[in-house]
Amino acid sequence: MAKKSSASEKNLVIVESPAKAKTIEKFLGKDFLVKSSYGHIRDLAKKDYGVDVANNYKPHYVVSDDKKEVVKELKKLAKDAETVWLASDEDREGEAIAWHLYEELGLTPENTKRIVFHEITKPAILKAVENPRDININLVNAQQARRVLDRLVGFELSPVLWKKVKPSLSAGRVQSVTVRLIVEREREIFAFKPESSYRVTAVFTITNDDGKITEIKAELPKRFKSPEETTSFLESCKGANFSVSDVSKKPLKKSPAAPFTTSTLQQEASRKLGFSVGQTMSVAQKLYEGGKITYMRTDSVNLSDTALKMASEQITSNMGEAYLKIRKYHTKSKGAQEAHEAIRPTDLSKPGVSGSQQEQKLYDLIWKRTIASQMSDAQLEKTTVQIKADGVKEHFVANGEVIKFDGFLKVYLQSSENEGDNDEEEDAGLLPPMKVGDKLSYNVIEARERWSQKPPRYSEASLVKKLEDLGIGRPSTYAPTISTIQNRGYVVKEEREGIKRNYRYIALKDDALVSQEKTEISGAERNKLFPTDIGMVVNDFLMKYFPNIFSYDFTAKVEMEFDEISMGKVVWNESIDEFYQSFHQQVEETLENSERNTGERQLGNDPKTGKPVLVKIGRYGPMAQMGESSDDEEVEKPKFASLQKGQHLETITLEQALRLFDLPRDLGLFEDKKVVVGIGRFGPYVRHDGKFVSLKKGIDDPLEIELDRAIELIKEKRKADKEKHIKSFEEDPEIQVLNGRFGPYISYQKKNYKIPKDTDPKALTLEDCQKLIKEGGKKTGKKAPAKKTAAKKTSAKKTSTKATKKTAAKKATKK
DNA sequence: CAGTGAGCGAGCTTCCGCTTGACTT
Repeated sequence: MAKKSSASEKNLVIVESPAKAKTIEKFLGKDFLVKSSYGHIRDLAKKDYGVDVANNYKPHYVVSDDKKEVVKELKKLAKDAETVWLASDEDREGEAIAWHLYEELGLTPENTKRIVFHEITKPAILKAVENPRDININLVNAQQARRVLDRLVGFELSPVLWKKVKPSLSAGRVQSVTVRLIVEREREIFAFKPESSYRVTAVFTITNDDGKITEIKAELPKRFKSPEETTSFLESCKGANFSVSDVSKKPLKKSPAAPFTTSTLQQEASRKLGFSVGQTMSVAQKLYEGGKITYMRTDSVNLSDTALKMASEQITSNMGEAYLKIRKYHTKSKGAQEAHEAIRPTDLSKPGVSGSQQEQKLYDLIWKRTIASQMSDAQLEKTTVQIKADGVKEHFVANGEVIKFDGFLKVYLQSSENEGDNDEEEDAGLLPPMKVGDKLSYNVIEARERWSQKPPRYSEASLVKKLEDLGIGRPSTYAPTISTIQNRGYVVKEEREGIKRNYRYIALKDDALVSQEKTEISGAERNKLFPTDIGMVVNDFLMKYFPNIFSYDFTAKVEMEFDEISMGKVVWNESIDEFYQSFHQQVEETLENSERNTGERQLGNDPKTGKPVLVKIGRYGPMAQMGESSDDEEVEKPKFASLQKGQHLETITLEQALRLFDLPRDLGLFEDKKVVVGIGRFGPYVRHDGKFVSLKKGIDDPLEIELDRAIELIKEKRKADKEKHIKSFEEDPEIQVLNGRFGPYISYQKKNYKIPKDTDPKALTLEDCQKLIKEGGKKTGKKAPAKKTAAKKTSAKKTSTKATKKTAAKKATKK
């Protein structure tokens, strides 16, 4: 702590990230102390929007709770320093961070220098230090406009939803458009009518001069609409003499993809490693902190000269000159700000890295992609062979591909863009040498009924790609945005089982036709994003009253406005005023004129009672209602039932809804007590003797389940409960040793305590337990606020800010 | 927290974009 020499106090450099600070300190030497601001240090106050609308939109900034310590320390260091170097990123947000630091630390023009660099390399840093400039206030103002706009939109629209749909909901420039994409895709899929056609493939054999027989797969470019058409084609192939009618060859070139940005890394890690976008980011963070890769939140595809030199050394020494091709990539994405390099290994001479499995895999991916990006094109040759026969109207085509020079393919195989839906594009492999006139005979000709593909649902990664294409969101927000829309209950990430579907198979073998009905599973989904009912209702509401804000090009439009501000052509608060005047009016009108939106849908009437049946969003989520509520006490109260998982307001039928009212259902008696099945807050359950047992997800249907199975479940539960209980003590029945999800633990007065790894839980004595409770109690006592966050996962954010507030308050009183 | 869904209403929720920790019953 007291290590500070007088020399290090001369220059204070402030960057955004602590890992970056460490690296830069090495480059700058003893005269420079490098510290981090940990991102933004201030933000708009929460109260009254943090924006004085009546006073030219004057922002009211406060130091964030979790940055108070940081600011305190920086303030002190800045006071002692001769020169403070503000070295945050050279983009809108970075410039604003520099400005906030300037304001909050009480710096002066005399003692402050603003420097920027796009890459963390020694020459770049030294060059930056030689070329300081002033804070660019136009760029800062563009950021203030961005910040204020987002606040006004978010904090005016969310309360409209609280009043008109449901409390605690949220709306925003980015998240609501993200939900819109998913909702609209779901409706496209719902409206999609698959059309079937017949795809014909054939296996031919060819005998060469040496008598060697080779198989060739070929396909008919034409697809038939009906089984009749297909059959008559296959009939025409009976006994036909097939021969090669044309052979054409053409060269084909494949080029490597650009080095990784945040978005492309998330997509590739999802496709190749199965990582979620959040997972990718946290693994990348680890690698970054360990100095293994460059910064992982970037929209730039640029590599520094240092990196290019390393790559070229690697490629030439390991693979040879022929494999090297230095390339400069240019970003195509809208609104890219390119404050950093692309994501690459810091040291390209290291093809591997120590660390967790995940870190190794992700690093390997990054290393290969970086190296491949500087390698030569792959040269291929594509051969197309036409196969015809007299009397057969259509011709077959066989494709072959030969790699003449592998180039970048030596290290990196790119995955395809489409999400691998079950359209089995056959890999073009090798073809034997063939020439026009060669005779072929068919082994089998098969026609298989195929269905046109519905539009694919978004995965996390494909959604990020879409957002990037639309210029919505930033590298630092892709992963959090996807979490937000799930936390708000607008979207769920799920697996869905496919449904069985019949298809026709017609084949010609040995001049005989076979026709069969076969079944396949179609439409199965894994880890895809589905809108919830509430997501759909909120989306429809927002689109009805605020179509301008949630149009796909709104962000692009305001970005253009921000650009004007950053060039000094437009005054930021005038620009905001122009937007806000009409926006605020829109909000007022909506509050006054719009109906409460519950997504209500009338399904029809109950055939037994004639009562109307409807579905809507209730206090506890989507529900069905039979009958109407009325003030008249004579009229029977309406019945309610929650929709089941997989049922939706928009698609549920009257029949399905009616069945929901069959619950709770009496199954019969077991051990002289009633067995009842129903659906509760936590899903379908069986109740017996005052105890609840959950039904097995995906196996048991509460509407179908019978007594035998219910008894089975009850017995299973009893067994689990028995195993749960390891030990208790007569002297103090409150102390129990139990078996939980994370292994054995001690339960005492509704709190849980850890058992040391090397102790046998069965051997614990009462004294042992009391000791462990005492020890555990000490620890948790100190960290009481932190424990709260763990208890409430869904409201982690809320409680954590509360917790920090508390600790901050504690510290204040402590002194 | 497991048979919910009335109605009143205090006090709360909420945005986007920079950053990294703290958690494991």
